[in-house]
Amino acid sequence: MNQNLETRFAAARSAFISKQFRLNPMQLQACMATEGPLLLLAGAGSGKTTVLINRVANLLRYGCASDSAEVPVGISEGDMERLKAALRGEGSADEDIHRLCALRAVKPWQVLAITFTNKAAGELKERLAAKLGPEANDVWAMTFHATCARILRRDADRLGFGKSFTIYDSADSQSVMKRVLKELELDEKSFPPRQVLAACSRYKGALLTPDEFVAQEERSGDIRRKRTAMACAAYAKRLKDADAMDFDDLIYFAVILLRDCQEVREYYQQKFRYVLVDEYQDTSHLQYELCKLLSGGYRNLCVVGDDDQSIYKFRGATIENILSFQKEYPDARVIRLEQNYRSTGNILDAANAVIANNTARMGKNLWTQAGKGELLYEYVAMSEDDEADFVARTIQQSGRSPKDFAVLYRTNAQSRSIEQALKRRKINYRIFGGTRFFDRAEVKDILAYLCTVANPTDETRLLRILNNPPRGIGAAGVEKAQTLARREEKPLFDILRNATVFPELGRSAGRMQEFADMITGLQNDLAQGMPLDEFYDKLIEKSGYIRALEDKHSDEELARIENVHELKSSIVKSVEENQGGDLYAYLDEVALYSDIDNYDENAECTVLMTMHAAKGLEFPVVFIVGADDGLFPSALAIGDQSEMEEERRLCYVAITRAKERLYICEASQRMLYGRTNSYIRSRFIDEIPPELLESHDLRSRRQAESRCYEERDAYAPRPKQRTGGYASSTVRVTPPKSAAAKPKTVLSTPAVPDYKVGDLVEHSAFGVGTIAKLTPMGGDALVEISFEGVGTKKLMLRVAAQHMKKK
DNA sequence: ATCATAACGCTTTTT
DNA sequence: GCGTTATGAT
Repeated sequence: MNQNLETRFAAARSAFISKQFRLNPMQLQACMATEGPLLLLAGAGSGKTTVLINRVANLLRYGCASDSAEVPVGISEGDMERLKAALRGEGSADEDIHRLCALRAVKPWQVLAITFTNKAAGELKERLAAKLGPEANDVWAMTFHATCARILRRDADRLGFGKSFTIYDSADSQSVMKRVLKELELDEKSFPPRQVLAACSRYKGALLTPDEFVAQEERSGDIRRKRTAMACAAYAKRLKDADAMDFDDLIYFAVILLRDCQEVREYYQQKFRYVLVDEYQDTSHLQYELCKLLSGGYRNLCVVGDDDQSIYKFRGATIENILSFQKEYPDARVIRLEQNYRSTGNILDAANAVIANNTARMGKNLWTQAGKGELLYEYVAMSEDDEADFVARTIQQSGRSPKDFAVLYRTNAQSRSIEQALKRRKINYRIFGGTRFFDRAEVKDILAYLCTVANPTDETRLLRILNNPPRGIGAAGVEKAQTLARREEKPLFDILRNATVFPELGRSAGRMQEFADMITGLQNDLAQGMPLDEFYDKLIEKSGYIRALEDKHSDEELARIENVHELKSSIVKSVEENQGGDLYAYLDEVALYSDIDNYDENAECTVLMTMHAAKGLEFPVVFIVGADDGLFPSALAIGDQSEMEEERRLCYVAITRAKERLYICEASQRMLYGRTNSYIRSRFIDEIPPELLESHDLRSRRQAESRCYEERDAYAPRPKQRTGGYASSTVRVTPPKSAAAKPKTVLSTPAVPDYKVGDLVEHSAFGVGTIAKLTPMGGDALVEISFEGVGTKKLMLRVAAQHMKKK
């Protein structure tokens, strides 16, 4: 009717909605651009999560109103006046005004927000609940894997899985693969399980079936590739028979389900009006397919990411997803968030300078209104212990709370020296990424019991507990039962359940039967609705697990018993948190749980973690330790352009974790893999403009004092511009017995006996043999000795020499 | 069944 | 250097 009124109303409405959010102009745009595909390039510390929260709030409150010219029918001048009054701030904007401004408001369960880590999902949920109240709990905010698990739990039967399928963690995958390789008689050395599993990931990423993959690899004519593919296929069959899925499978089968099953696809495409994907730069091809399928109904797909923070290529992430989003969605809008609210100017300048060396970028420059702040601080230590003590000392002398500090390193192995130093100075700390609680043997045992009750078809978990605690079922008996299972083409559990029927099982039969009856009994208890905590106690009782531990009373067993009890509290907690949570929900949660998830920012602890784990976190003061070339960047990446760029992105992530102060530490010598190496400063430090960096390099002094030392070239300044081929020169392995080596090293290690090729030796275990080959390795040597009647053995000379003599 | 010894490999990073 | 695994001895 009144065109003019409608236009004015839409404009006023938009103005009103934008006043509901306290955001900067770019953030506001991102929050209000609700319709259609949107690429949100959010730099580190640019308030990305805040935008996500507000965006969801906007959707729930006002629907598509902020991004639409459409006006409800029957708008009057009176409505217009009320809206204008509200805009001027006259009278409080009551519910009426909000309702007036809403256009097809969205229900919480129509929003899907996918994250990478449980921690990110948890933060999202928490902040949504704080802003929106309990209705926020119905928003689907979860990780990729949890999303897929939830979808599959509903419809996995359409793919031939049971609904109570088991989720395998990487350790499970590894052990299944090892067994598969053994059965196919493939040597683990020429077919490393890790690599075969990587091949599995690849075919799943290409959405091939195992058979298609085998056919494809057959065509390559390469026998190795063919065998690898066959192992992959056998592994897939194994999992299917066990009614189990690994991490990759969750995504893979979810995509297949959505792709092939119209009914399911349409259900979710109708359901999810808005899909948001966080950390889009870390998505794999498969995850991209998943996002496309899930958002295919309304096409309201908002992806948030930072191409400069893509650090999971090794896990199949492809930066192409974000780089080509605009190609895939030509109508996509792109919004950049470049204002940083986290770090000081100097820290940001350093981060920008480092990342500028990358070529595969969309281009983006963070800026801040904050002041320059303090300079970055470089500390060059003599050893890793010196480095660690510098960290501890600095924390101790700072007068700040230990929780203000984070120590970031490239590999988990680096945590030990830091840990010791902090312990010495009595600084509270917490490490992430070591052995997770859920990875402890006793916890895995109990979880295996729970999994077996939930899904007895799963052989991996069943075998773990069948004779644990010992109940007199020997390896031979298990073997026989497995053979029977294969012959009858039935799950192993079926054989155990009817064990007494098979005479060939001999004495084990009764015990197997007993075991199976116990599991069946527990299943019945669960089916009859026994509360989980009571069920847990009964399981512990019936299995005799704790009883077996109690029989020995060492400290270790006591700690284990503690852990078994702690697991119970974890179950109780989970049930409380997700009301009505059953055993399956708990097992899903555990399977997809990671260490970082229970990071408590309020604990009075300094935090130690890898740079990868630190993504998404921030700390007032950050130490980057181990900034040595060959360690960071990793020696494996040096020489490869794209891997170097990934390392550099990791460096960018690490630098931008710091709010106020950044220390970068390196050690000119450090022990790694039991060997002392010399290192030079990371090339990434060279990429930081020197004026941003306060350098405490004691080397220059030392160098002046000891000009005569031959080793000093390890400390020589590096040429600024380098051409390729530096891989071998970067990490210098200290020559074991060269003139320059420290006498200490020589004294602490016994001299390597003087053997040479052709020598006849007698070994206490292998008998008489001839040395066929000698390969010097570090301070030791690899010897190949061909023993009479035993064959050729590869031994480390230093160890072997203790058991043999020359003949 | 449990322990002891020796070999081996691992160090990228996570769901 | 350390932890895991394989093997063999008790």
